[in-house]
Amino acid sequence: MSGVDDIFDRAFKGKSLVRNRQTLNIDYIPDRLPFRDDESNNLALKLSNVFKGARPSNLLLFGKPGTGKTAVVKTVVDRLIKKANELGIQITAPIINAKEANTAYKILYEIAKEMGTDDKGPKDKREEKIPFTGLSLGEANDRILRHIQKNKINMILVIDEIDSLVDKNGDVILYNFTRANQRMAKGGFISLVGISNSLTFKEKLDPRVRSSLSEEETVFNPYTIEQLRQILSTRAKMAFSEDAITDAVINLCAAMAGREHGDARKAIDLLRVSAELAEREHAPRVEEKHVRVAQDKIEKDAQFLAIQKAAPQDKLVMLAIARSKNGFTGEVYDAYSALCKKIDHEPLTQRRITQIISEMELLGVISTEVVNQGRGGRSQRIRITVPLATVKDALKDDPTLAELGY
DNA sequence: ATTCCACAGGAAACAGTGGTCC
DNA sequence: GGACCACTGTTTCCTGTGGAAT
Repeated sequence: MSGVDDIFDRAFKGKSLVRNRQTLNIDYIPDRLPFRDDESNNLALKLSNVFKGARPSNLLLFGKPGTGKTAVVKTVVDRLIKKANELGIQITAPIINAKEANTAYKILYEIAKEMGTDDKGPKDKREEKIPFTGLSLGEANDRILRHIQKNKINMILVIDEIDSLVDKNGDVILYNFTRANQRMAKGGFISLVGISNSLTFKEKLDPRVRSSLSEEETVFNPYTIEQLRQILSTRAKMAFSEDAITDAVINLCAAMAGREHGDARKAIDLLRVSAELAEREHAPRVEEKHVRVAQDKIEKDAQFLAIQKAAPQDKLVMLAIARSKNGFTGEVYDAYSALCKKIDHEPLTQRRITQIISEMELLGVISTEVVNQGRGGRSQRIRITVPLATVKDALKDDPTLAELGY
């Protein structure tokens, strides 16, 4: 075991390049967000109605991922609540991610959880409680509004990734909440703050929701490479030990993340993984080569996980793509059916397989291209974009595929 | 100009699960 | 205990598509 002990010894004695690891975490929000003063002030201004006892306008914030939308909302709302508490004004501000709570009912359940009226809440208040399932949407909605009205609750409801609600009949909720204030004459209000990655999602909304939801709008522009550089530089000063990192590394991280629409989260993650790699090989400092390896690793890890965690049927489809000659849809389906037959599984329909294929394309593990062969019909040519070794590695422990001798 | 191929992908329906309500 | 509800994964049905063949 001396080899293992040696490794542990070296790790223990080796120099730690990072002294404040938490600041490299994607979820870490610094006290002041660089380059987002205008947006923060703007949001604060719009929410500040509550100090006059009025309902703030509903708001929509747009911007690509990693442009600081959620962080701005979190910091501003946090201070708003603190200030309100000092002044004796009660405000509750649940922040709900609509991608995680991805159905209308789940959103309502999350709000109830935040207010303490979910199924774990007090037993006597049945008419205000929201169980995990079993109620109609209308009833769940009514119960929440009843609770808000009865207790005169002032709520700023933040829905992150609000665009993912629209396709799943979630705009019913948005409609109800934006209109709820008219019903709450006796006190209490709901003000909605929506955060969206997609600028175009509004077009899909019910026109009545659209008009009340977009009372105010703010667009978050992507960070420039220079801004990313400064953000990383500040973060690196907090996170790294002295001389553990060079400007060149920061520049490279900024440039790499900047190429993909100025995503600050990606830039920081790249820095974190680079540091981990450097520490693992006991390097005296993080160098540019670590960044390049880190970039590669982040990409590969994401693809590896996407394949490894895929449903059994998805893995079979992946295998079928690998086995088909040209990767045309028909061929892939035939190969998939053959695989199913071998392991005695009932194959899914071709319609479902095309759906799985487009889901896999979204994950970035395959690519498709429309091929028109005239009378030979129209089809897609499907290709695996992940190195075959990664695919094999990700699939090697799957018991279903083991039956196929894979 | 028309026909035809092999699909893509939208919409609606359905089955199964896990729950509440009365 | 039966009626009802949300939700997910799936099937069924159907319309639309672009270019080679006729």
